[in-house]
Amino acid sequence: MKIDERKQRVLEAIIKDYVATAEPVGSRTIARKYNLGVSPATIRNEMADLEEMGFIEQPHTSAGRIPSQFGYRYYVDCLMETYTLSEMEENLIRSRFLQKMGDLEQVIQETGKFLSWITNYTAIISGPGPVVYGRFKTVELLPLQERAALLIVITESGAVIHKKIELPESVTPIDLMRISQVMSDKLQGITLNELRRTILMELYDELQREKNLLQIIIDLLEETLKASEWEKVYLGGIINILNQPEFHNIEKVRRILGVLEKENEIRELLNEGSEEGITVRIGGENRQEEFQECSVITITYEIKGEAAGRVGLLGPTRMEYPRTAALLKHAARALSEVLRGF
Amino acid sequence: MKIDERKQRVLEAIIKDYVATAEPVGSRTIARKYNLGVSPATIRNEMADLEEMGFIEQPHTSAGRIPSQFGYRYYVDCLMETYTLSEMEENLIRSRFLQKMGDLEQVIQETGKFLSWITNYTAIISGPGPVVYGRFKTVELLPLQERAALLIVITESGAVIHKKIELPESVTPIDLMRISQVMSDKLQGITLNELRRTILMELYDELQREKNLLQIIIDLLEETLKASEWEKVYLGGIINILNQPEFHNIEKVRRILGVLEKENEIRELLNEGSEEGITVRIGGENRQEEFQECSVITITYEIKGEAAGRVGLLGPTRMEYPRTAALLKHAARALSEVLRGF
DNA sequence: CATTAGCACTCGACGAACGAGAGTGCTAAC
DNA sequence: GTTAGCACTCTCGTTCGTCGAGTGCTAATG
Repeated sequence: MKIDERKQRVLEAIIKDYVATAEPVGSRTIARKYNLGVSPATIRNEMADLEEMGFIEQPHTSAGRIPSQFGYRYYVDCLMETYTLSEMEENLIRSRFLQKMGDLEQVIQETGKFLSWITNYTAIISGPGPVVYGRFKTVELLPLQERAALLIVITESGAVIHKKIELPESVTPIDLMRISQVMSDKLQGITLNELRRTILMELYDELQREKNLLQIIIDLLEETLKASEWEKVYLGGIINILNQPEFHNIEKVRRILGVLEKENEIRELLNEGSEEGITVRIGGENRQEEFQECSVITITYEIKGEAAGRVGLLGPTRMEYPRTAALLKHAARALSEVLRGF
Repeated sequence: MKIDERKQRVLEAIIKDYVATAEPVGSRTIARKYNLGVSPATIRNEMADLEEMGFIEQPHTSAGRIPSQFGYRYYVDCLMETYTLSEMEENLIRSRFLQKMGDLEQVIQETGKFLSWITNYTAIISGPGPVVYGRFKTVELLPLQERAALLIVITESGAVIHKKIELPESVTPIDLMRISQVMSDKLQGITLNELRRTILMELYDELQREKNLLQIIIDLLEETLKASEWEKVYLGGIINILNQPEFHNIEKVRRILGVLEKENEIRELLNEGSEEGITVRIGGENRQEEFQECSVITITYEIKGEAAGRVGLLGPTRMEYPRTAALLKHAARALSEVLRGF
C-alpha cells in the first residue's frame, strides 16, 4: 500500500495527536498544531482518502478520526522514527540497574516495576528458563523422611533448584549419599542441556545397583528442569491499565485483568512472536480477544549471551510506540548486563 | 450498648438484605421479606432508633437504610450465628485439598485461588515465616565467583533457603568449606529461633580466625531468615473486587489495587490483628484509608502445630461474614492439614 | 487542477425539566 | 404500643433542546 508524502504526514499527525490526547482528532486541530502548510479543508480530503484506505476511522459521523489498527501497524513499520531517550530517561535506567537488586527473582521483579513506572503501562516478564542457569555444580540428595528426599541442584552461576521427591521404599541414606556423590562427580561442569546425552550412560554403569532409583531421579530432574516449570511470569504496574482513559470502563478492565490472572496467557503473550528482536503486537494481532484494544511490545533478554526470557509492556493500542520500544530495548540491554553477573 | 430483641431482628434483617442486594433497604421490604409480625410503620420507628444509636445510616433522606460500620461490628460480635457449610461446600474444600498441589508455594497459591473462587472475594495469604521450617539440617557455603558465595540452608523439613552473599576479599574456598563444616555441625538440630543464643558463642570459639567473616555470615543468616523477608504474600482473585457493585467506580478500584501492589501493605493487612484465631476488620478498622469500604477476615494457618502464616479474604464491608468466616476457617484447617506433610 | 472558503448538515455531550417510584417522618386513630 | 394515612423528599431515568465540534460538498480561486 503506497501513500504519498503528505498523507503520511497527516497520518502521523493523527496518530501522534491521538496518542497524546486519546480524543478523536479533527482536521482543524491538525492544521493548527502540525503545520503542514495546508488548510483544514485539504486535510479533510486527505483524511477521507486515508479512511478509505483503512488507515483511520471515524467513531461516528462528525467526530474526528482515530487511527485504525492497520494505521498503527503502518506507523510502526514504516513511519515511526526511532526515539532517542532523553538524558533523564537514560540516567534513570542506568541508575536503576546499577543499584543492587538482590537475587534473580528480585532483579526481574524490580525491572518490571521500573518499566511499568517509567512507561505507565503494565510490565510482563517471564523468568529465565533453566537453560540459562549454566553448568551443574553439585547435585545432592538429602534424606528427609522415611520415603522422601530432597533433590538439590546447584549450578555454577549460583542458581538453586530444589524439589522434594518420593522414593521407592528400598533406599537407605547411605545409598542416597552414594548416588549424590556419583551424580555430582559425573554431572559437574556439564550444562543442563547436555544432561540427556551420554552422561546418563556413564551414570547407569556406575550405579548398576540403583538403576531403578536413578531412573526416577533422572526423570524427575528432567521434569523439574523443563522450561515451562521455571518460566514463572511476573507482572508490574497492573494499576497502570486503569490510568488509560480507554479502560475507564469496568467491564473492559475486568476482562483484561481476568486474562492477566492466568499465567499461561501471559506466557503466551510474551512468547508468541518469539523472534530474537523486538516484537510489537497491535490490537487484534494478539490472539486473546480481550486484548483487541491493547498492544504488547516484547523483547528478549539474555543471560550470558543466551536468550533467557522475555520482557514486555502492555498498553492500549494508543501507545507511545517509539518511546516504549526504546525504553524497553534499553532496559532489556541493561537487564542482560546485570544478569551477566549471575 | 443494649438493644432490645426486636431491634436486633430489624438490624439483622437490614444487614442480611443489604448484603444480598447492595441496595439500601426500606421498612416495607423488611416487613414483607422478614416476617417480624409488625407493620412497616413500626419498623420505621425502630429504624429511626437504630439510626440514632449509630447502627445504620441513610445515604440520603427518602432512601432506605444501610448498615453502618458500627452496625456490622455489632452484627459480627453479637448477632451473627455461625454458618454451617453446605454439603457441597464441604465437598469442594475436601476434594480441593486432597488433590496434589505440588510444593509449598503452589499449595499456598492454589489455596488463594480456591478461596477467592468460592467466596468471590480477593484472597490474601502470607507464606510461612522461617520459624516453621523447623530445625537446621545443613548449612553450606559454596564459592561462586571471586568474592561471592552461595549460602544454602536446608532444614529438616526440607525447606531450602539460599542467598548469594558477598565476601570480604580474603576468603579461600578451603576456608569456606571449613566454615560450612563447622556451622553445619554446630547448628544441626537447633531451630532457627535458637540461632541467636549461645550457639553463636561456640561458633566464635571454633572459628577464631574467621571471626570477621563469620560475623558477616551470621548477620546475613539472621537477616535472611528475618520473617519479613520470607513472608512472601500471595493474592488470589483480584478481579473479584471488580465484581462488587460498590467498586464499579474506577477511582476506588485504582486506589485499592494500588495498595494491593505493595507487598508490605498486604502483609500489614494480614498481620495487624495477629491473634491466634480469626480476625475480622471492618471498614475503617483497617489502617489503610483505601480500605474504608472493605472488610478483611484473616486467620492463622499452621505447619505442624506452629503458626506459620495467615490467610485472609478481602471484600466489601457488605460482606457475607458468616459464610466467609466459616469457609476461611475450614480452608485454613485443611491447609494446615496438608502442610503437616511438609 | 489542486487548494480553499463557505455552508449546511450530523451527531454526541450536556444540562434542564419532569414524572415516577421508593421511602421517610409525622400525626392521629386504634 | 402499634398502625394507617398522608404529605414530603430525594434519586433516577427520560425527554428535549441547545451547543459545539467536525464533516462533506460545492463553488470560487490562484
